[in-house]
Formats: sequence, structure tokens, C-alpha cells
Amino acid sequence: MTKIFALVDVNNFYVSCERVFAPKMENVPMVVLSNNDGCAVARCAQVKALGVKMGTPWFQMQELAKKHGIAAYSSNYTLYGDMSSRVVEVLKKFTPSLEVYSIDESFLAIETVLQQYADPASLGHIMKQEVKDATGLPVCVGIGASKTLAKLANHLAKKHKIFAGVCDVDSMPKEDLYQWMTETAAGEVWGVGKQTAKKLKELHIHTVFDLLQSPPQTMRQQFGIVMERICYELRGVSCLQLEEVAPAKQQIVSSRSFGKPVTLMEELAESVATHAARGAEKLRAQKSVTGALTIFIQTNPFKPHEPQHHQSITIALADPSDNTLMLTRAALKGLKQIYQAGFKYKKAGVMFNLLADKPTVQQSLFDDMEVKGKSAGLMKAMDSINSRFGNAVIRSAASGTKQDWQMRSGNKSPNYTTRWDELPVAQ
DNA sequence: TCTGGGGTCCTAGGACCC
DNA sequence: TCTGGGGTCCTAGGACCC
Repeated sequence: MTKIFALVDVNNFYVSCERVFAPKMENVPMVVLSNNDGCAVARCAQVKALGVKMGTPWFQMQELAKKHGIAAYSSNYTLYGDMSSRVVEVLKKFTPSLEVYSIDESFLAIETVLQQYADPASLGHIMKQEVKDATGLPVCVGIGASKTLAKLANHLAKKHKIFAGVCDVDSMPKEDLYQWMTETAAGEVWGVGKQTAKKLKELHIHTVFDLLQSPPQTMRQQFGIVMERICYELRGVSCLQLEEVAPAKQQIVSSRSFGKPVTLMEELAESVATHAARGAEKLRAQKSVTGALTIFIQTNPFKPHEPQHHQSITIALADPSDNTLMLTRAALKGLKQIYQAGFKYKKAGVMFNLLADKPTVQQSLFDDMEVKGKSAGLMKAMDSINSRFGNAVIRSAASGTKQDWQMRSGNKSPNYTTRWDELPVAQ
């Protein structure tokens, strides 16, 4: 059966969540601010129209805020997480084949349920209405033969009123789709960021339609495997599967910027200990243990004239653990190694490396162990992890570069080997 | 001891996503 | 004065081993 993907995405998610509980804000221009009320992480439609970009520092938009009466809310991630789950519950009633892609987006495989509806767009409109009724949140729905096309459709649904929030590029006449693609910049495509868009422009690829017409194999040579996949996906060849079961995290990070610069070891220790504990909670929530953790502290990169100190250290644990006390102790031990008095620190955090079979040990600390040279240190770290997890696992699963894989598997790509064989020859 | 090529593994960092 | 937090994947190139 031909695959059909739907992407359901909440409009201005954080702002919409706040508005559900503050209806009087419905028509007031507003933003939601990051931690420490530092910068805008969500903007309503009106504020977007004023040209305020994602991540704009709040202090930089004071004048604009005064002029247009922009309200600012501090973020409440517990609320957003809860609202997110409610949306997913509503969508799961349509099909269990659902991938929660982010806090405000889900992909659904809808080909098996389509016969119950007049057409895909009708299904989209019903989803939209049911989410609105159950949660109060407005969503847009994009429908297409690949995830990338569903993303593109969702973009069109959001941007052009004519779609009324639901756009199905799969049922659309080809001339119409090509017209929309001609009117949409290549940089809007999922996976094409700023740098890539710039490079594309140099090759006179400006619009989505231009990109569609570029041969995938050629694009692979110029941009790599990610771009090749994008090109196929735009042509309706689905290369990205629905991931219904969220894979376990490969790393868990807890970090925060400080409201004010921090110079004292004790204050950093307090922060690092908190992050270790938070990370440990996340670990236990996904039933994982970590074999190594990285502690990092940073000065303010926005003040390049001030002395900068970005330092991190990775510690291999004697035993993989999810224990708060153990992890906190290790984190503080690491902090002591990298802390230097006299710097104004602006951020601190802890990262857990979860891949027992693919450890990332940059710099290891071993008591009573003289490590000569980087490589010797790494090998000792590897050996110490090997001895706990078993050699076979680590050695056989060691990561490979593209070149390694090409040699091992006969010039196939590492992550898409099975899929690759299924791809039809491009027209 | 010197020399070189091929294979392997890892790091660092870029780019992207929300 | 004030500038988010949490992720993934890919690649170039260095270090090392045989």
C-alpha cells in the first residue's frame, strides 16, 4: 500500500498553551520567554509578523514591545508537556501508527484508515477539530507521500490561508504542487538549513521546485547523503520511516545558563550537583544507566572581550549507574578538575553518555593511573569499559565512518542499507 | 633501525532539528 | 544589566597499528 504521512503540528505551541488558560490574551500580541526570561522561544502570529525572530533576546525588543503592547510570559514546561500528551492522546484515536516527533508535532501513517473518509484532507480537518475541542489548541495538518512532503504540506497549510489549516500535497494536481514549490524557498525544506540554503543558491537552486529537479545522485556528491535523501523524499520516495517506538536516548543533558555570572566554586558545585541529580532522574525514567559523564562550564560567549573559558571533562565510572549520589560525586570530582578561579561563568551542565557499546570518552580520569598521551588514555578508558560490558560488544559495534562502511558493506550507506536497495531509479 | 601503505578508530566540529 | 535547552547525524582528518 502506498504510504501516506500526516504531520500534525500545533501553531505557536507555547503561546497557544498559555492562551488556553488565559483567553483574554487571545488577541494580545505575546511571546513566551526562555529560562531567566532571557529570550523569546515562542511568538504569536502578530509578533512573528513584526519580524521578531526565534531566540531574540527580550532586552533587545523592549522598544518594540512597548510600541505594540507585546506581553511576555515566563515558560512553564510542565504545562507544555502535559498539553502535548493530551494532543497525542487525541491523535492516537485516529491511528496507533504515530510518531511523536517533538513536543508539538506528530507524524501519523494514515494510509490504512483513509477508506473511512471522503479524502485525506477531510481526515485532516476532523483531526484539527477534535484536537481543538479536546485541548483548545489550534493545529495545522500537512499530508504527503513522504515525511518531507508532509512537512512541506504543513508549512503551506500554516502559511497560506487558502488551505484553512489542512494541506494535502498528495492529492493535489501536479501543476498546482509545482506552482507552490516554485513559490517556496528551498531553505524551507525540512533538513535544509541556513548553510545548505546558501550553498544551494550558489548552484542556482533557489526554490523547492529547483531542488526537486536536481538529480539526487549529483546532489549526494555535492552535499552528502542527507541531501540525497531529501531529494528522493521530495519526489515522493519515502526514505524515512515512521518511528513509533521512541529509541532510547544516546545522551542525556541537563544544563542551564545563570541569570548572573558565577565565579565561586561553591556556586558552580551547587549547580553541577543539581544537574547530575536531574540527569539521574531522566536516566531512571528511561531505565538506563550511564557509564560515563561529561561535566562542562562556560563563560559568556556573547562577551568576547572578556576572558573566555570553555572547559569540559569526561569521567568513566567504575560501574555504570543511575544512582544520584554516585553521579553527583563523580560530577563534582570532574568540576574540581576543570574549575579555574577568576572566570565569570555563565553556564554549567552535565551530560551522560549512554551508549555502552559506543562510549565517547574524551578525557578520562583514573585514580592511580598515569596516562601517557591521548591515545593511551583512550585505550585505557575503552579497556575499562570493555571489561565491564564485555569486549565483544564494544569491538564489534564500534562506530564506523562512511568510508569504513563503504568498505565493509560494499559502498552502501551506513544507516539506510536496507532501504537503499528499495529505492527506485530516479526519473 | 628505517620506511611506507593500508586499515581502523576516534575526536572535533559542523549542520541541522524543535 | 539582560542573549534557551536538548537532541541527532555526518564528515574530515589525525593517531595509531600492523
